[in-house]
Amino acid sequence: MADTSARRIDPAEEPAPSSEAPEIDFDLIELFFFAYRDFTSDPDHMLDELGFGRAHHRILHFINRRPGLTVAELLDVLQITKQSLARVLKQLIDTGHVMQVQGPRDRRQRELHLTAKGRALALALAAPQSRRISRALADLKPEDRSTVEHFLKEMVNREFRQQVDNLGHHEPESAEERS
Amino acid sequence: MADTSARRIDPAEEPAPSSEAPEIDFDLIELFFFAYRDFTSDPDHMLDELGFGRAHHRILHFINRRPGLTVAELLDVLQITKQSLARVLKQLIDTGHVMQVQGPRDRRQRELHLTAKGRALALALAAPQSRRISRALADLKPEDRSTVEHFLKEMVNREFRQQVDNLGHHEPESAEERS
DNA sequence: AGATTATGTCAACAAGGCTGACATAAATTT
DNA sequence: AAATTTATGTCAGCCTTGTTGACATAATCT
Repeated sequence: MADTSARRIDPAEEPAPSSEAPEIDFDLIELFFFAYRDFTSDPDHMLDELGFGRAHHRILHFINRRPGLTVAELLDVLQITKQSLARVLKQLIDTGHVMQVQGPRDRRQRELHLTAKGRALALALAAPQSRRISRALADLKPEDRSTVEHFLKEMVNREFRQQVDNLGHHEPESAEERS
Repeated sequence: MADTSARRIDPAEEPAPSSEAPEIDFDLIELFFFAYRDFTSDPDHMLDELGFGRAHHRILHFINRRPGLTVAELLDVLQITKQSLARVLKQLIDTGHVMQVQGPRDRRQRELHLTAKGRALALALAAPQSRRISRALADLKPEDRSTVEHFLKEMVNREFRQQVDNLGHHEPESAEERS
């Protein structure tokens, strides 16, 4: 029951990739779905115990990456609405994970910063994801990390590539890469 | 405004990756988030116009991949509850995208199949994702596709690797492949 | 016959998206 | 200086898609 394996049924029922559709890469599409599902599963479980959700994680992550970013910038990165952000952000502020400071140049702005508590949580959530990534890279050649990085970067819409580039703590990246 | 670039503020506020946390790979973590966000964006927009959501896409996808799979198997793959599935599946049946046929061996089971209409939609949704993937692979070496595939496969929890393997329409792929 | 299994369905709830409207303070423009 | 625009906050309410638990039916298995 619910044995998810062994089911090849009738070949006539296969999607017939060569004729109807010009080479749809179902394998990678599906793998990407599973990979992302499991990638988010570890932090999801931790968040659950704190009464938080994935939305909280995203906010913590981006504030951690760019301390001092403003609310507008965060909305821009997350591509959600003000209201969606507000609800979750408020919880993080109330629980002492995030602090707001009035913008120095423009006093209308609120710069977002993590507290020590927030930083600790952000790191704790990222840890299993990072471990998963390094396990996934483990039996690949060291150079393959940049292949994967390149692939993922190209998957991002052009309009947002810049966003991605700026977020990284990249060294100029001469010939080699990372350590 | 909301210029998402140029913000490096105070170096003291950086997460200090080397001391507090042992090498968290924030770059790939983040890239994976963006990549998946945009990966799903094209089909999401199309679904929107049909009054469907991402949940419908997943169902269409998996039925397309394994015509005749049962409800229990689908639940297993999607890892959602019966109720969550039922609601969405019902819509797809009512709109003529999915058909149910009584299981031949076990008449309690309902085998799920796409209609021509459902197949057409599944393909239409997959097309931009497939295009995105091949664009992302375009300036990599041809062998790098298997690097990416390997990476993604390793990102999946062990318990589900099998599921993934079985879903693919893989040729044996000679001397290679996992354990 | 009785238990288990596969599926369907009902009610109710929660998270986290969304919209539109409106308020305030600060900055910018006229 | 006044008017406008901008950055943020907040309110009310909606939708999708996830959740749980309970219960019904038919088919299969013991």
